[in-house]
Amino acid sequence: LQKDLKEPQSPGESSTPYYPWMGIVGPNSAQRRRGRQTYSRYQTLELEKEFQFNHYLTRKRRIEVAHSLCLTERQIKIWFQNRRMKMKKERQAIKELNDTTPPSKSKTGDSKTS
Amino acid sequence: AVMILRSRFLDARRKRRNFSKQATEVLNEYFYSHLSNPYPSEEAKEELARKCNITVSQVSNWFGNKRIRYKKNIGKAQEEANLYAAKTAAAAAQHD
DNA sequence: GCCGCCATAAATCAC
DNA sequence: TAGTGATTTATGGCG
Repeated sequence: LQKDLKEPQSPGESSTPYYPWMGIVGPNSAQRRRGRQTYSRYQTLELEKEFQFNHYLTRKRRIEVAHSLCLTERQIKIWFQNRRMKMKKERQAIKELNDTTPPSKSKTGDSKTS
Repeated sequence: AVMILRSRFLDARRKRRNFSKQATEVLNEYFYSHLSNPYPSEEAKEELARKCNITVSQVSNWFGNKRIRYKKNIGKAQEEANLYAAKTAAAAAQHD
């Protein structure tokens, strides 16, 4: 694997050269000033209930949920996407745990939901 | 209702521990020696995870946090950057 | 063409 | 209580 050895700008300059990934002009740049809404306990709870019922939403159901929770269809869609990713991550975490922890022999198919 | 209780015990934020000094050292060394593009490949993440004795997920979290927090600190002290910059410069000089 | 997966950003949480 | 690892909203690319 290669390492950086070049300074793209300000060769003799003091420290902290900067690179494209850092974005144009640090913290207060106009690009990507995403705000993030934190959902209420009620909204999260309802979404979670819906997810337990089924992990994928039909368009029709998505509209209903969106209206009942005062969120947009897009937000609902994204929430379910993120929730599926979370589930995947939890599953692989459990798998790694059973994998790294050898002295098990009783039950391999233990549960996680209920 | 049930899930509220579940999250009380399952949420990893509640049992947070800092990484070992050696692990942090390894991660920082990678970060500052790849400052132009601090996005390790999946393979690189796996190797770092092994070296640090943490999970790949934790490596991803670390780089995500590091990139954002590094950006927010550009223009401030950032002595850590100087430290590792000097270190990699010294290492580079050896191969030269 | 829309939709889900994925890596990631940025904000926020929890300790 | 600032620091830090993890989680939650949100984007964009790609298949």
